Amino acid sequence: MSRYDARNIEPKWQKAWQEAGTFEAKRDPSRPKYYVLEMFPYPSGRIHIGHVRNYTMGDVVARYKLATGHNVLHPMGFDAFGMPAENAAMASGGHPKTWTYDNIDTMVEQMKPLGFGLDWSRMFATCDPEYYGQQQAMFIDFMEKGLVYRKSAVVNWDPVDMTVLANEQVIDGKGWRSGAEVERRELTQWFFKISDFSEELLEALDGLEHWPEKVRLMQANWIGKSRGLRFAFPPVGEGEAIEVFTTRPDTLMGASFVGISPDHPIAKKLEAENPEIAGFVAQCRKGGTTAEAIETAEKLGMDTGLRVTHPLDPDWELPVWIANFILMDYGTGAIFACPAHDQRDLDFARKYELPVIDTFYALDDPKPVVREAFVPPKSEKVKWINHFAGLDEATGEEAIEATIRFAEEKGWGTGVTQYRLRDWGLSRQRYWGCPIPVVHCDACGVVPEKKENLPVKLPDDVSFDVPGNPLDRHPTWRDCTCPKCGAPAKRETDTMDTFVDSSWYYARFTNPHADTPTVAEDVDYWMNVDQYIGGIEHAILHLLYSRFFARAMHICGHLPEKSKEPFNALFTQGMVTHAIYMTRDEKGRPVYHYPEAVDLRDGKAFLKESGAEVEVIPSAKMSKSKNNVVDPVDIVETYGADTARWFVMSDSPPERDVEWTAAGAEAAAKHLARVWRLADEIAGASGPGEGDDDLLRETHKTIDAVTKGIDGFLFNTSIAKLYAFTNTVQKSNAGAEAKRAAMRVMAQLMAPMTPHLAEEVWAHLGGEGLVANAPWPVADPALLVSDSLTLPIQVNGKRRDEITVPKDMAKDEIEALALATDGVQRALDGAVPKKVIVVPGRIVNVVA
RNA sequence: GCCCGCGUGGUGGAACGGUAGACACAGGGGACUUAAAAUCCCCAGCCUUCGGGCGUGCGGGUUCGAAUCCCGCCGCGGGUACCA
Repeated sequence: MSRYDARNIEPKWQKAWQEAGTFEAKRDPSRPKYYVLEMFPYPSGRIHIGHVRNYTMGDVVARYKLATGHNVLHPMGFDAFGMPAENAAMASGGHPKTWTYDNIDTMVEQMKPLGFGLDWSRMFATCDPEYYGQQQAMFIDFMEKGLVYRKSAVVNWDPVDMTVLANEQVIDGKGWRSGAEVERRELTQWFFKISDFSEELLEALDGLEHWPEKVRLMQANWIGKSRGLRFAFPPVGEGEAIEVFTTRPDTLMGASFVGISPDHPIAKKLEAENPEIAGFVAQCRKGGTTAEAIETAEKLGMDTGLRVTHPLDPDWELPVWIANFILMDYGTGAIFACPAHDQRDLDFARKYELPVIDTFYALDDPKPVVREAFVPPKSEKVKWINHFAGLDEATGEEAIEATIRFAEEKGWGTGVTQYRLRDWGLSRQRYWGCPIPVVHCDACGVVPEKKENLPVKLPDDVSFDVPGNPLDRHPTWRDCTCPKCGAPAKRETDTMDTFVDSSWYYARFTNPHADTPTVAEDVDYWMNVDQYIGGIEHAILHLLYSRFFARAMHICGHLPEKSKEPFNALFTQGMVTHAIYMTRDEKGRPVYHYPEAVDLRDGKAFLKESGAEVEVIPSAKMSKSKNNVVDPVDIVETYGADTARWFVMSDSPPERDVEWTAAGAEAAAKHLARVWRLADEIAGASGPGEGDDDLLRETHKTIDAVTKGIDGFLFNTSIAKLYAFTNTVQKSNAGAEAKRAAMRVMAQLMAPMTPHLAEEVWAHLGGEGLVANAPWPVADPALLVSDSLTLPIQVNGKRRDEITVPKDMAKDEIEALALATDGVQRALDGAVPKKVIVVPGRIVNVVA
């Protein structure tokens, strides 16, 4: 008997696939194409077990589709621009470029032994000038189509380092390096007009049938369509009217004050005139730019002294407050507050002793608001108090529409549809990104670079010893001539958000080295991505930006109409987690231990070195600082790629997090060894046996279940079925030929998950050619049904007995049999059943 | 704060609204072995007076029947527009 030696066998089959060109994708209109794509990795330096899981899922799909006769495109690349490379350069003095390309080399080297069926000839990194040059060309196309503009927007400003910070570099409102209190500062920045597509991006979500409902919901909420009223509060005396947008115009009679953003033009004007207001506004600008920081900050306000009048009552004066929770980006940057029906407004009103005016009560409980705002669902009927449009009992929805109609008829307001989605700010004041290909000319203004001058390449001679953007302080890089008038001019030094890079890479894979962004024949053939796989953390930004980008590319002729939604199906997978092993030092500080340093016995953990007991924190996100990272390279060296692949596909459902355990990996390795032993034994067997038909039946049931599992992204259930099938084959007394046939099917069904072992078993049992190319087995429906079935019998929903009956027995016969069972008789205890429910093929429930 | 998920034995998990716990890990027992490893076989949610009772984070509800649907909580995770 031969032992299965993954270390020798795996490279052998990898070479065989390479020589046969099994995974090289070539256009072939005679075959249906299938494009499977996993979100490409950031080149952090080493692959992570989470990558292994992600790419194994894609590979299972790719190999399965290949076996079902598809022409499969399954590419890989790197999302290679971004901050970590600059941080590494700052920390250790290297260059982002060498750091990034070295990391890519390492990661490719680590990925290849895993045996993914990838077309490596299509690999690229987004920091390749060949790629970002095409991105620059598209940026210029977008400019021509009016999809790009500049405007002022706020950034996190570190007043000590004099630099812009990313949100993650702001910790508790302070700069991560300087520790200085961060402030929000305005800067002129580049924007994509994604807001022009708000309605379209929202509506098209309905067509994304093969996307998870939760992702579509998140995107819909993010786009945030709302109907409301836009109107102005006229000023008292001199001054300007204040235009507001509200989604609850029906509560206008409950208005207590008008609030404006600290960035509102009126606030800015007052800031310039009034030192007290200037101080307050400065206070409001403290802290980072995130919605979280703004919304969880203490609510602050200041009375400006300005007064406006209520649009329905010229004698009713309302104060104008500046409030830190009002965003200039949404609506008009000004609101009216109705404390009785909005908790935030109520908290603010109580704090600053502003009036609280009820506008409606609950039908059954007409009590005034005290400490909790009354905010019923808009679909619920309420009792209105003195409503100006004459409402008595009506829902919020009805009242809102009635109010809008009323305002429009009287001419003091307009019903408008508002979206929360903001334009995409793509400017980054950083080096390691795609340069924005424009030139600033004193005479001509902002001018796009000529396409023949692309790519605008990043200079290599830069330093990271001081904070700020190295492009800004480069001695010569900025110098250029104006593409329009030829006069000396300066290059733009902002680079693009890395989300731009990842918004079109899927299209570039269809012809990665073309000298245009895409080539029509290739995108026509390969697009769309049939199955996209990646983390749920990308549910909103990356996926929404990609959807926008595909539309913009279509407008510029780089993608066909059908690719406006580029991802036909989306699957979001969970993370791989690992226990943290922790002890404490003499000062009580945590000390983290590597899994290799820990022994597990009797459900407890001990340090190998000292025998000291270790605290186990289960299911933690893998993190280098916690020493709970398992390296796929070690796993592959110890057990082989198939074991790693089998493990990450087993046990946990793919969309959920999976905990990596050494015991689980060991178990996977044992199972694969067992499959090999079984195959080896069967290969040498001969002669007839008993139960060939039963084995065939089980084989087809397994084909059916495994196929359904793969189709439905329930790989863990496919694997459970394959475990069960191994048990079945092992226990079967069927003849040698029947067992060999069963085992060849086993090889085929396992091939997507454990391709190397599958090839070896296939070859050993006389399979023809590569199992990778063998047509996927098809279950015979006739072999899936049994002649008889077992029905559980419930009494009042509790299982009391069961009966085994022919599969087509009549309902009344089943009912009679069920009532006669001991279990039912005992449970009924002489009572007469009121009703008997027979669900054919499922269950019988006796209601007593 | 807001939006979206998730929560089932000691553990990972399975279960078209229809027998809760498939399949595995850890555990217990046995076979083989001088012994061990490896392998193979068997047992196994909890409680029980052996009739049964209780069980899918907690509390309600809908239903003949709820892990699954609805409402309200609790806990954990993801996102929150400059992490990718």
